[in-house]
Amino acid sequence: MLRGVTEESRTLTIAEAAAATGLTPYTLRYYERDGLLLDAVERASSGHRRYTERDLGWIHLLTRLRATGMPIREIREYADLVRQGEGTEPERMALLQAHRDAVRAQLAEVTEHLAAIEMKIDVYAGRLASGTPVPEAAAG
Amino acid sequence: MLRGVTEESRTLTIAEAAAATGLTPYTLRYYERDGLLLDAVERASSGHRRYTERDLGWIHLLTRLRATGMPIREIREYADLVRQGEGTEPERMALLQAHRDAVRAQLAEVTEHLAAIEMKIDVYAGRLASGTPVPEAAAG
DNA sequence: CTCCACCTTGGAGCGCGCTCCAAGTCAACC
DNA sequence: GGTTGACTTGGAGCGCGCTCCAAGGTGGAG
Repeated sequence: MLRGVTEESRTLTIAEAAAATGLTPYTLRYYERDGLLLDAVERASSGHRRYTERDLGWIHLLTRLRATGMPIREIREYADLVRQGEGTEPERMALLQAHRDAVRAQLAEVTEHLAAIEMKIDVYAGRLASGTPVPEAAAG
Repeated sequence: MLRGVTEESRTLTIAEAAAATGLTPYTLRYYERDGLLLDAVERASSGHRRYTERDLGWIHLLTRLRATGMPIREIREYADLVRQGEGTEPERMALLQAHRDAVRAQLAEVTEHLAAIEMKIDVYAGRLASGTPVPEAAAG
């Protein structure tokens, strides 16, 4: 297909945008419907969506927020603040800081659980190496 | 209520077990129904559940697996292996190792996204300190 | 001009992990 | 003996985040 190879146009179709962001076209439409994007995505004369670099950059940020567990609802709030324009920067920063703190806490918790799981693996490894049967005290 | 204070009985009611594990009674029943526990929980003559130390230890492990993102289905597989008894240790260990690897990968990914989010916060902080308006290039 | 892949929409469906409800049982206390 | 309250069950419901469907329009290749 190779659409958008010409000089003047750097927009992408939804399939291209999906490939570029790692999302599916379904998800991209869903995000737009749900108010997660800054504006409605541009359209070609056919009605097909055309994603700009700015769209992609924003979607990239969205995927970072999603991948760190921020709920859709909260991302929408952030997008709302950005749409409101200048003056909402303190609120935006506060929202991101709150999320950062939540992610840090989550990382710490998961890291702790991981250490316990690794110890359990070590127990299995030792057991298997020595041929010792399962101790009652450590069921599982 | 103070049930279970006597010497011979160290079992807990479902409410006590819930308090001890951080889960709800709903969730504890659900886990049991769904085959996540090693055996059906003991019952008092009234039919009420009585959780033993062994139950609590296992549930504690379940919460670690859940908190690190292991799906219910996979935990059930692990419980199935434990129920099958001796001989399944290599499979159990392999399952835990696969999970450990997934968790490590997840931690790495989240950590990377977190760094990007922190940089974005720094941009806001600098902007707010200097009174500079929002640069177009970094929408949001 | 036809074909076919890709796009559009509103709305339904799904998988997950709980979370809750209704109706009934039981133990303990007054 | 009656009331209270924690417990029991099977099954329904919910919030989240997609994921998909049906019916129809678009546009570049042959």
